[in-house]
Amino acid sequence: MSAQEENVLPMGMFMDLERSGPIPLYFQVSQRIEKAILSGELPAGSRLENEVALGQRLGLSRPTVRRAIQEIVDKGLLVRRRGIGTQVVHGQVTRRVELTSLYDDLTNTHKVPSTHLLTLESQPADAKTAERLGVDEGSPTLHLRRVRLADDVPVAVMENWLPAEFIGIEPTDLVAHGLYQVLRSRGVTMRVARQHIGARKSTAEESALLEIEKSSALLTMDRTAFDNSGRAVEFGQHCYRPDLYSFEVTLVEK
Amino acid sequence: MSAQEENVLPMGMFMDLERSGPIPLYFQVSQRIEKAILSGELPAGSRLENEVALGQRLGLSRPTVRRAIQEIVDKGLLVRRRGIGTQVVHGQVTRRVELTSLYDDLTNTHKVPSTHLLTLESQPADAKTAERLGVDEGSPTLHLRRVRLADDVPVAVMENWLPAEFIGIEPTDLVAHGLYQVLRSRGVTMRVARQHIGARKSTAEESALLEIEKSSALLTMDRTAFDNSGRAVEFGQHCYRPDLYSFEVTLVEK
DNA sequence: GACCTGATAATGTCATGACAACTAGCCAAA
DNA sequence: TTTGGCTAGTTGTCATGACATTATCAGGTC
Repeated sequence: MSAQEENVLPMGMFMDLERSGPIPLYFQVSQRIEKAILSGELPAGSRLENEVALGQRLGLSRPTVRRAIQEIVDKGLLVRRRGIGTQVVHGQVTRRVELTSLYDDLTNTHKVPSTHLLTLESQPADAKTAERLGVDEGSPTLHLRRVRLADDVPVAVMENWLPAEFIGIEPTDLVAHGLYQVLRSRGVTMRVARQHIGARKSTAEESALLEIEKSSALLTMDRTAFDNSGRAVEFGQHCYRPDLYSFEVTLVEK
Repeated sequence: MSAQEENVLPMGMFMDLERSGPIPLYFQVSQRIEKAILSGELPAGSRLENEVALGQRLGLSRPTVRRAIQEIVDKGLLVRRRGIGTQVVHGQVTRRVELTSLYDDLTNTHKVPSTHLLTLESQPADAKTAERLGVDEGSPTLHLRRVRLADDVPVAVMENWLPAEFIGIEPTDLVAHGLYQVLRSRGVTMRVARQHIGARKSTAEESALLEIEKSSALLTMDRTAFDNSGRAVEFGQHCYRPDLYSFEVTLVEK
């Protein structure tokens, strides 16, 4: 039946490693392997060269090779089995879900994003917002509400609350860029996000904003994002037109 | 403002490591740290003892300690910063999303799952099913359709297709257990799953099955799951009552 | 007082070596 | 024929050591 092909990486591969540059060796290797999988050079089901041999051929230690392979395993493209080896997962390949904003997603899929700014104001935190952001109830927050369009078609209504330190953000920034771009330009680096994804019917206002019929089905997402010091930098309640947007998740069992 | 507390793990901790048992040392350590975070012993924002010191105190090498910490970073509970240290992420803690079935989820939340089996038949693969399962179009598959209930309330309608080797599965198995339980008992271990999450309106039949009004909003999930050899073992199209179920996702930027 | 500089401390990367655990395949014995 | 064990191959775990990179902070200089 499906023969376990013994495909091995071509000998000439991986020979152009930048050993003195700032890019880690394991990252250079993992990128090349991932590229080989996505390009079909390593077909589904084929076996990867074993760690020790690969390391010898590349002049790398086994831990470095292991880490490179592990990166791709975590993306769901490779599967390892002790005593057997490492194989390419079957099935159509999909890009990994990363910590991006809707604005980034649209840019990556070659659509033109734009924004209608509905609300931008300072607002005292209610109980829920205070809990999500980890601030005191009643303390000032930046409250914003936007409609995001892709190629001039409305895709999402997004409502967000940010800690007081961001109250200086200007409307022009939010119209020209995504929220995450604005935050990054202010020196914030998002590291962890916790999302809840659900569904509900649209309200009359949302139906009008998204140009859909009343009481349509909406895809909803609540998110709290944390920066690299572990503090909450954003809490948002978004709703999406389900015919134009969906979430993609890859799970890997350890 | 928020003082960076210098909390350090209590000295008596981690002293009961099972060095000869089958459980890896890094896993024992990561479990204890995670437990300390979830129990509040390590409060949000507190700093973890540095890797070298922690390793010395536990009698472990630095790679082992590093791996233990990395496990928790990947779960979104810790954040590392070079030159600074490792801190506990703020915000309410949530369990990690793992590769589980709805049946497992319900059991874990102390609800009583049950199943109505609507369809269980052998069916030739159509184009879409063939592509998702990686089999030839027209080749036999096992087709099943179920309603999943929690505490006797319908939560989801689930339609699944499995490769031909599973055609022997009995109705009694599926009524008494979840699909993933049945697969595991047949020696299959799921390793990777790719999911698409969306929303749409319910059909008349789905509304009746889920005991909701017609044209309600539904949360939908399409999934293809792969075993440890990288072969597809299941393709499913599920829809959930959004008032009773939602998805939780944690993203970590590398 | 503002700015530069160095010391300090912490995580990030990489190498080397060793042994354990698991799988598949071959081969011999019952 | 079937069962069992042995062997080779591969990933999993762990230790030790070294250096690089980055952030903080104290102190000196202009």
